Amino acid sequence: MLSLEQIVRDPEKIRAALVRRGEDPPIERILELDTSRRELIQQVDADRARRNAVSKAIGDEKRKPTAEEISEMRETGERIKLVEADLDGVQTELNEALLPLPNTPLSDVPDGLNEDSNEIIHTSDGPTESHGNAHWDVAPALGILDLEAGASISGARFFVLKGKGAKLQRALAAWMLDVHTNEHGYTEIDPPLLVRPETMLGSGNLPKFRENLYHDDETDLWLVPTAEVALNALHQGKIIDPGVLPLKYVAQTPSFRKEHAAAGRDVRGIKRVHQFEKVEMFRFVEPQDSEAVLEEMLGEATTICERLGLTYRVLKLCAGDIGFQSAMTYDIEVWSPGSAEWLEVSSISTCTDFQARRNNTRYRPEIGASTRLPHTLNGSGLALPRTWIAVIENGLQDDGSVVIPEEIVPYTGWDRIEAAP
RNA sequence: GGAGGGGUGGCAGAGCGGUUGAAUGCGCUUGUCUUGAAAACAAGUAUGUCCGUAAGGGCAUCGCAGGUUCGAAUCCUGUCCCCUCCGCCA
Repeated sequence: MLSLEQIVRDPEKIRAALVRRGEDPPIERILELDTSRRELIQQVDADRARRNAVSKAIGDEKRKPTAEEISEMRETGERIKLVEADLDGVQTELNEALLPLPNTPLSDVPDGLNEDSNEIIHTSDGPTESHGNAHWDVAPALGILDLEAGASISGARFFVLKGKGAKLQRALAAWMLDVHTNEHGYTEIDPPLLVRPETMLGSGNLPKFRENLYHDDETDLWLVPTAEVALNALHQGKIIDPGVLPLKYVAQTPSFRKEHAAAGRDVRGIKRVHQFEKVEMFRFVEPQDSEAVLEEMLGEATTICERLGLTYRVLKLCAGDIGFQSAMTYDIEVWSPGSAEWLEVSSISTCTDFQARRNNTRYRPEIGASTRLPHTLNGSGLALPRTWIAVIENGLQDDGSVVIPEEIVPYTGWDRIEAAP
């Protein structure tokens, strides 16, 4: 959520920032609503102050109220209720206007309304040739991926990993978690995957993106589309004590996405599926640190690509392509020699104070100081099926076997997936 | 699923419907004392919001939502969560 205070203070600045994203925010309406909100608050507070004063006087004097007082206070009470109802309506409308507004992009974010304007800011050394053996052909032949079984169990865009394929994914995830916890200082978290509507609201997934989320009607719980949702909520409604920030969390969880918007795209293989594993990094930091931390997290994710021997590139997303809650995002893509394309394996964003405000997560900079909103950052480190694809396709040998990256061998216990007989 | 108990400030823990935003203790901050520290003593110590340049003042909040009342932390209804016991179960 954007700061109402900031919108009121500098409406044109906020409007301009949102226009960069292709939004047309109802700024005038918000300003109107805020004005009447303030008026109504003043009215109702004055009446309540009057009522409190009379009641207190009666109490202090240990006497019965007079008939006159009773009728006046009844009248005041009625008026309070009426104005409260008005105020409630205004607050609700204001919320409904504010909640669908996305975060404002940082000035560093390139202009542009779609992915064509994203800037490639770095491409690693390494091969970018194609051998044409895509994972959807190679992996089933090796007996490590069963797309038909996924479809028959659950439907399109579900898959089954088998044998060394399943273990490779587990090994990759375990290794990534170890790198982030042991070398990057993250605390490992195993969060719930079903979350309450308030939690989805806090991360920015609701109310706008409900059509992409799985939901259980009976319990009104939502399946997380990323661990970010749960990690972001770890301190909701809480004040983080002085000296505690920065907080660094990492979790490996499944992510559940309906992918309605992407119907027809990436339908072959496991590039885009309804359920996938992902290692997610998440940080709560002091505002002045967030821009530097974004770069740091980018490094933590690219390290993973490098150590797996994958060719990758880094994109700085343009204003129109960053996520709803993001103020600035880097995407990391790895080269798939099988399908001759770049696969997005990580998205690293700063959400500035946008999520903290929605979640009512605050921190106290020092003892006795007033509370402030921390900045939140999230980044995949990395998404597993696409990393798995790249590892398989990159490790593919002329004899049909697949060589596993050296770093992963201690986790798999073997260094090669044998060619199919 | 059945039966009972409970949700109050950072924590513990009081609170006859009326000077209770809330006793008391602990913790924390500052000050006095001390070479320094401890102890002791004194003062302070919730969050949000509105008005105000500020000083300051108003309002709201005792899980949450309603209701009764001139007045609700205290009474009533609903709801969520936690604990204990029984049942069931990975």
